[in-house]
Amino acid sequence: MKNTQVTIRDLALKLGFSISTVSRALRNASNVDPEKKKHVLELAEKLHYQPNRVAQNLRIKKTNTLGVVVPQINLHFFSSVISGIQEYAAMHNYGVMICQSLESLMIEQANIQMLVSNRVDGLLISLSSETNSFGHLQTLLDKRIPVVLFDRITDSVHANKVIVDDRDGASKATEYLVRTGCKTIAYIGGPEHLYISNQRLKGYTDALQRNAIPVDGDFIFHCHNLKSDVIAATDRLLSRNKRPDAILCLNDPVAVQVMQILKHKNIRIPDDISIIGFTNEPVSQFIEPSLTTVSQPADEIGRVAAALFLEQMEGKDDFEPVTKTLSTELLIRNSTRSI
Amino acid sequence: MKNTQVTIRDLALKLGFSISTVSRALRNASNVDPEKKKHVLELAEKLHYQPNRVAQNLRIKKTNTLGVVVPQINLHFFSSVISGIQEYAAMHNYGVMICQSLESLMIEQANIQMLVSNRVDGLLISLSSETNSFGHLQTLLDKRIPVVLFDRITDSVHANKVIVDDRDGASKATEYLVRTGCKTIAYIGGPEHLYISNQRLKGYTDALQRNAIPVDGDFIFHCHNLKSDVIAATDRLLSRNKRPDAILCLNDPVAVQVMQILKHKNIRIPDDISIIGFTNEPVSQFIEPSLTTVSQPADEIGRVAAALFLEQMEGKDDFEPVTKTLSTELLIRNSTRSI
DNA sequence: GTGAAAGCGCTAACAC
DNA sequence: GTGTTAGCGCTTTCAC
Repeated sequence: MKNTQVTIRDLALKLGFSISTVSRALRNASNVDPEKKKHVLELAEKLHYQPNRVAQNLRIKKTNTLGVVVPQINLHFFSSVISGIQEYAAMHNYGVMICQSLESLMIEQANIQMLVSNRVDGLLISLSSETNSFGHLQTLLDKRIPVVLFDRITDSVHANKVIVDDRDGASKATEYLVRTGCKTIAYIGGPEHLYISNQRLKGYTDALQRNAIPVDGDFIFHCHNLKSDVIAATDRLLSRNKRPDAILCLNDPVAVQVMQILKHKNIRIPDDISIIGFTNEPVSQFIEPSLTTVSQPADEIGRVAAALFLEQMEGKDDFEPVTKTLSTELLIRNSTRSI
Repeated sequence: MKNTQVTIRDLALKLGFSISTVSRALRNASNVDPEKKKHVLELAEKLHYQPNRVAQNLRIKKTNTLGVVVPQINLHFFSSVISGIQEYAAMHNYGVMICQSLESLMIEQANIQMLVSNRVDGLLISLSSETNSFGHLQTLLDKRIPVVLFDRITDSVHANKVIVDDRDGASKATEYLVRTGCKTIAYIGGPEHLYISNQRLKGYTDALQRNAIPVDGDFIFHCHNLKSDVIAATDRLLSRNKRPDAILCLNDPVAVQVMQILKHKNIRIPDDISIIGFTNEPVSQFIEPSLTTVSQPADEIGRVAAALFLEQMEGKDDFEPVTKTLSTELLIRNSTRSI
């Protein structure tokens, strides 16, 4: 960057005031001659003076910047969360630095290092699906850097968390399938260590047990790769003697994949097999048949995560992390039978 | 942030070396005893030393950070562009600060100010639909801050630009409609000052003229509000004696809205009216019927924009801005008739 | 090869 | 009310 930026010193020199007077005027401090203040502000305006936040940040040891790490920016769920964070942060005079881990633990670690080096005031993180060790998060807590985990969280770390009630959501979804007459309900989930996948699995078994339906491990799948493993799981399900009459899917993209396979094989949805997804991505309302799904308030997650960070920032030293659980809603559409 | 971060001074003190020696070791400088270097690196590792980039940035007057301003983060097109930017930037050791203007000129200006205050090394901007004055951009150029405009650009500013060949895309789309037998083709566009909308309009008229079809202003709409005005435009089109047999839409969201109105009125797509959108949002392939659309390489736009910035950054002082035009592709699906 | 010293642009005691 | 001064953490001359 060319050295063409005006500094506080330039203003002071031109006006014949001291640097501190200019600084005070600019920050609207109490003890400064209103007359001089006016001159300073006018000249600043005229010369397009922009305070150098890098210098300010160094001096006050605070950057008014939030670091965000998500697995992938261009997934609707995450971009909505980011949108919520950004909006809330902007309202409170914070900027946002964004990184994507691309589902890689190594990149996630590098992202966090980079953000810490830039001295962001706090980090809002949604873990990569690969993340099964948490030293990099513990290091942050040890340095007393505020951390808020959202959506893809872990129990292994003592930090603020924002999640949706996945267990309840999956339970409601499964319950609905039962009530529409489904007897053999499968679950296609994500990796075992993925918190949200587990919670959804728990909600699924909750509902089955509540309805005295045996939980059969043959109908439960843990997919590490959310493309190939999902296809394999679906094929396995369909090749059995006893086919399921409903499939609860980890999320909407998985559901969409499953639906495409079923359509390809001329299996009717929902007459032969009902499908339920998770998240309420835009896709879900436009696909044919439209997808019954458990909606998550993505923007709200972002706002709450940002709010939690701010609370911690402004709070006492004896901070105790909290976990906020937002509730889900079952959106009944046409990929499930009616009651 | 608590003052718990290790500094270069801490390392120097513990090791009994001077600050400059430690600094040299850390940056792998030439003139430093390999033995000492080793000690420094080991201690840095052990204490989780993270260089304070804020201080570095102030000193070297460079932040290795890119500012990005888009109308809305959680639109698939923009989140894909951002994803492309972020990926490319990360590869070249740059971070990314992201803002959304929410289609407001005022917020756009505030965003830019904030980014400049943070001394980002350059700005990648896609203009809000409200932006019809460009003083805030000119100020950046006057300060010699690298600017790359993408997608939502303007002719009024002498900066690097990345666009897709909207005119050609619209022309191809319109041509295709003609070849499938459509005679009365409408265009539902955005505000008059929106560059992309104009280009698409030009492509549309190009194709009509090429086919000796008169351009009729009654079938061309400029929508300022992309919800209410689109609904109004569609209603107007349908209430006429002479209905169109095809509608070219500004983008996929507009096309989806139009389709929903048509379906509601039991007008068949594409038998009665063909529809074409722009962008190839995920929605477009799942809606029923699937939407014929002009696809834009969103990630690529992001990568090219970031590359253009880097080029300018590393280039000579006698920099001349360029405009990169990426090509579009017509994706033929089921919202148009076959030839 | 190494240390002392200046300075990036700003804030905040501290003295007057 | 105002100016002088020190210093945030780092890089980079400049001597030695």
